[in-house]
Amino acid sequence: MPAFRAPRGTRDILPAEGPAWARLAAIAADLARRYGYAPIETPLFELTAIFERGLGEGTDVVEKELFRLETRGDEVSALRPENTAGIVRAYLEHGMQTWHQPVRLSTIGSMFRYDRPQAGRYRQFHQWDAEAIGDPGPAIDAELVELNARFYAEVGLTEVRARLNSIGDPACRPGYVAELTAFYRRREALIPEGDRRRVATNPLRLLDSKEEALVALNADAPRIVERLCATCAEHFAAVRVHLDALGIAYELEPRLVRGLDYYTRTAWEFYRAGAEGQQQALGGGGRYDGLAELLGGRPTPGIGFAIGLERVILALEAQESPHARPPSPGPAAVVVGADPDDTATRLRIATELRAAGLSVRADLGRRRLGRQLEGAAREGAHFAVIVGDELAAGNVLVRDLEAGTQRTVPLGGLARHIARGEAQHRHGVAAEE
RNA sequence: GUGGCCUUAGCUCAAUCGGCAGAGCAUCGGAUUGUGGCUCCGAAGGUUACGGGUUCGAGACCCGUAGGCCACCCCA
Repeated sequence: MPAFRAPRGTRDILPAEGPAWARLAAIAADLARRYGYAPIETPLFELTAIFERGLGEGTDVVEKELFRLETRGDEVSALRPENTAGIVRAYLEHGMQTWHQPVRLSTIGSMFRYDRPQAGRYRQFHQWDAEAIGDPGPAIDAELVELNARFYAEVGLTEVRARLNSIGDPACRPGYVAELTAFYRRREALIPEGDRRRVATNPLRLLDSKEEALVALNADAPRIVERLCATCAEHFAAVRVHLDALGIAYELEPRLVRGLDYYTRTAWEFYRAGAEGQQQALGGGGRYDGLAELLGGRPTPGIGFAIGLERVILALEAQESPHARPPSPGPAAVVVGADPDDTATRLRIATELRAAGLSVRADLGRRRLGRQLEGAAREGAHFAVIVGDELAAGNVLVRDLEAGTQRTVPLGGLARHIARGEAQHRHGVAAEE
């Protein structure tokens, strides 16, 4: 057993998983480009106060999941548990209110939550985020929900469902929360002991509990959608009209509240149908019209979503999708040599081929030719360039590892020869598909 | 933070009742001094997660710790 292992709740992404990750990142980047969401990168850590104020002191994420950093200075920082607060901070800091509104931003990166790990839940995980700041909606709400759904579709996930709710705004939510608190107070005896303190601290959280007693209780709980103020109700209705126009299917879920305090009005969540385990949330988002103000800026509407990439890969695996493990592409050629001492020539020829734009590996070991060819074939190379006695006449052998054919090629025409063979090969693969 | 199950070679797993720690795959070498995926031969690889206890003797039994998985809490 090695002395060191990856820290609890973290994992190494090994080369075999590389293509799957690269594919998700490419799809996200392409969607961001097509939808006009400009790239942004914010720091992996922020002042702790940004999370405390933005997400809410009473949330689990802040209360027990924050990775607080011990530093030499007096600044108190924490690794980001999500990216929205940081992006809104950047929006305010860089005066993006003066840009053409709304500002559409997208990013992909690591998030950190000190949580108990289990399948699909890690202490360091990856999210794709898209945010639109500065548009009070409702059309933009539909744009984000549709973009969120589009990602799953393009990635190859089927059986994805959406849940939708509106959780009101400062005009109507306090009244609803009061009503909900009273509802739970009257039934305190039925609430599991561990949850009772939430009646006072965070009654909304009791709503989406999966505990049996609460699920039964919640069937009769007042529903926020029925208590929305006129403007919130109007907004929600308009979002639904837009979603219907886009053909986006969803279920109304009156118990969906989302975990963070900054959400207002529209909230949604995507999950994998048929996943009985709990780690089935694939992503979700919502409107956060109060967040900018909480971070000390002018009131600015905003809306966005985050997709958990580990969850998406897990769902692809569960669905036995070939996209869960796309094959690693082999090099166009591997340069092998008959003379174990002459690694210099192998290296030089490989360098020339790479300069011509080809993907080439040189076998720099001292193994005999047969082993070198075996290695080349196994990593999926199309050609082996064999350096041997022919070199004296300025030639090498080019072996087609799939066809098993071989011909003598002058060094001067080597790059062209392999490039042409690669193009034909790609064409052949494309024709098969 | 709470509870349940689990941990033997790089990977997947054996090891009878408590009695010499093994196999397949992978790695490296050879059969083949210049030709691959097959075959054959061989080598290397272990503090049986870690620490303690019981025993003549522990991979196995007991206690603790760490880690993994699962369920809660919560979330992506």
